[in-house]
This record gives sequence, C-alpha cells and structure tokens, in this order.
Amino acid sequence: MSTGPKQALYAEFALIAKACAHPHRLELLEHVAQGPMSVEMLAERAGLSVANASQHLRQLREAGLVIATRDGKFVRYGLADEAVLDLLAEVSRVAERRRAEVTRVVSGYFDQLDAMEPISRDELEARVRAGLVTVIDVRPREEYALGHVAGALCVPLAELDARLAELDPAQEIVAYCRGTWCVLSFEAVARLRDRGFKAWRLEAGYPEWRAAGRPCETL
Amino acid sequence: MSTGPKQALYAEFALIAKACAHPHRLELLEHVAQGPMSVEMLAERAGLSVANASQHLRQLREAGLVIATRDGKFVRYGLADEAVLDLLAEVSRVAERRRAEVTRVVSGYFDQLDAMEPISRDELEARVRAGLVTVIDVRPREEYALGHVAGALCVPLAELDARLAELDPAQEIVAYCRGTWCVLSFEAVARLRDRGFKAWRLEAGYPEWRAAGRPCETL
DNA sequence: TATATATTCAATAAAATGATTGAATGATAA
DNA sequence: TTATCATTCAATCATTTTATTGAATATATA
Repeated sequence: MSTGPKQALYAEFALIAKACAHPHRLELLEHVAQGPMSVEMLAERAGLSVANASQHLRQLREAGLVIATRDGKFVRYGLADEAVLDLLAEVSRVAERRRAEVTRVVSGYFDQLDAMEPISRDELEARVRAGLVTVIDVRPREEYALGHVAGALCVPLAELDARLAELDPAQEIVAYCRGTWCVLSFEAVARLRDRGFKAWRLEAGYPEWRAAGRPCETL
Repeated sequence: MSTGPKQALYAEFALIAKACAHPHRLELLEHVAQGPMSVEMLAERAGLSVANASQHLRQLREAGLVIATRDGKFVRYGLADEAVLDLLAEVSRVAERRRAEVTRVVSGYFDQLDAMEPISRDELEARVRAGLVTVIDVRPREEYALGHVAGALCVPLAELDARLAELDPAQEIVAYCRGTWCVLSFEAVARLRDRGFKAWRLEAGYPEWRAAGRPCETL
C-alpha cells in the first residue's frame, strides 16, 4: 500500500467527508449556518447534551468546517467558509437522487406541501424592488437577530397565528427559514394560504441567500 | 433525543458522506468514474487487496454511489449518478480551501507545475472546431478504451516519450487525464514543453468532460 | 463434468468512533 | 476573593469500522 502524495490528498478529502458523516454534525452545521451560536444554544437546538455537542463541534472545528471564537464566557461557533453550504447542498442532492428513503420521508413529512414550488432568489429580489411582497422570516427570533434577509419581518412560526393582523392581505407574502430541508417555511405558507393569503416560500433559506451575496441585515 | 423525520433525513445524508469518508473509497470512486471496471482492476489501480476493494465497493454500492452489474465472470462497478462527481468536486474544493495540508502536499507534488493554468472545456471545444489542437488522453490504455474525449489520441503517459514523433510540433497539444487531482496530464504537459511543444492541460478530466455532456467516444 | 477464475461472504482481531460522566479550565459577577 | 456559568477535557465503555484470512458462490472454460 503506497502512502504517496496522492494518498495524502485522499486522506485530507476523507477528513472533510468524515466530518459530515454523522447526523448530529449535519444538524449542528445547519444551525451554525444561521450565524455564530454558543455551544449551549446549538446543543439545545439539536437536542444534544452540551458535552456531546461540544465534542461534535470540536470535530467540525478540527476538520476546518466551523470556527470557534470566544465571546465573554461563551464560545461562538460559526461557519468557516460559505463553500461548506455548497458541500452540504451536494450531499443532500446526491442523497435525494440516490436514496429512496429520502423521497419516502419527504413525502410523508412535507405532506401535501410538496406541491409548493419555491420562488427563486432572483424572482424575490425583483418582486421586492417592485414593492409587491412582504418577506417574513419564520425562524426563531434569536436566529433572525443574528442576520436576516434585508427588509424581512421577524415572524417566528410560533407567533404566526397571533400576528396575522400585521400582514396585509392585499400583498403577496414570501416566507423563508433555515434551508432546503427546514420545514418552517412550508408550515408557514400552508397556514397563510388557509387564511386566504397569497403566500410562497423562498428556495433554500437564509444561509444560502447570504452566501449568494444578496442583501442582508446584520447587527 | 428526537427521532423524527428531520433526524431520518440527516441520517440519510450522513450515509452519503460516510461512504466518501475513507481515502480508499475516494480513490476507488475516482477510478470507477473513468468507466465501469471489474473489482480486480479497481483493486489493482487503488493498490488494495481484491477482498478489501470488494468490501469498500459494497459500501459504496449500499450507499447508492456506484452500481454493480455482472458481466460474465466479472462484476463491473460504475458510477451510479454523475451528481457523485459534483459531490466529490465539492469535497475537494472545501478541503482545498480549509485544509492547509492540501496546499502543502499539492505544492510539493505538483512542483513547478502549478504554474500551468488549465484550459476550459469551452475553450478546448472551440480550438478543436478550429482545427488548432491535438488532444491526447494520457491515462492507461484500458481507461481510454472505456471512453474518451471525441477525437482524442490514446497516448498513455508511459508511452509518451517513445511516441513524440507522432505529434505535430506545429500544433498545440492539450492533455487530459482522470480529474482535477490526477497528476498524469501535468506530467505529460511538463515533458512536452521540455521538448519544445506548445502544450496545455484540460481542466479536470474525462469524467467531468463526459458529465458536462461534451462529445465522447465509447465502445 | 471437472477446473479455473472472479467475486463475495463470514469470522476474527485491531483500531476508531460515540455517548456519558465527572473533573478541569476560563471568564464573568457578587 | 468566592461563586457561578459555559465550555472543554479525560476516562470509560459500548459500538462500529477496517483489514485479513479462508471458505463459499457464481460463471466460464476445458
């Protein structure tokens, strides 16, 4: 067995893939992609113990996919590179094409919702310029605070029903959330349509919007 | 710990990443991408025992990245989906950006060769149409036989020196091989330039050319 | 049919990974 | 300082992965 430079490269590539090769780490990456978050917050979002989340985050950090920065007594983990989003998109794209289980889960989970074609980022920008739409961010408030689509309202899914009065029924509404596989915006659009709104969801989510260089608002 | 549909999706995505999370499997994938090959051939190319190669190929098959078809007493493994090439490209792109070791290995391995800017697929097609270039495939003969760029000559790197007389010094030469990280075309271009030829390498390799829908010749 | 070849399977042992626990570290606040 | 909080580290054990070996299976050929 040779251990030349070619093998050294394959070993490096394998480290990247290995970092993505655990369900918990993929879920952590999705949350990290929303904006730098503390271990505690990430652990809670992913449903892990703090120690376990910390271990998985260490692996992601050692592979180079995330970056940890200390902020007072917190350590905030953030995405190291927007290219990681492209990698995750490719992983899920291959899974979607090659693993029947994905189709099965999606069709059960997203229910009738798969009839909802998303609108593209280009389309959304055009409609925003034309003043045609209200954009709502249906992620939890803390994630909105970390950064959001420029001009978007903060309407966490949990508050949607209570805040319908704030929305203009004459305007179209576009909802977005964490990414392609996040169900928050599906749920929001379904509820809005039930109430008679003209609602769509945005393709992918906030991290992809930001990575595409579209206008964002951050603190 | 929840085990809902979201977790089921992450588990599926992780299976795809896990299949790519071993250096030997990445190397096998690169060879499989050249065209359907027997276990024996793949094992030899990757420097593995047949049994070990068979085990790794089984994992790739179970993940859905490759497809096995029996052909007489051989079993030929082929790429299940061209999207797998995009996935591998993203893995190596992230590794290149995030892992200093990759840069280190590449700069040592590719030597002065990194000064060689590749020509794009569009550019190659244009120059071929204009009759300006000779395209040479410097992979081993068996891989050329499985499929190659339309019009390319079969000039394995091992035979290059002995066959220089066949090449027209008045024409530009473009060499290609297995992919972005395959060093055969670098080596070929370096030697050709030493002999006074105007030589370039093609970006990426044959699998990417084929996946991009460019003209190929297959048996 | 018997024999050879290609591949897979099953069993094993060594190594790596994952989750949990409790202790240690680093930073803030009283 | 002491107390508190957030995070990491170290140790442990269970599980999984990997490579090797030799046997089993499937196909082709003599």
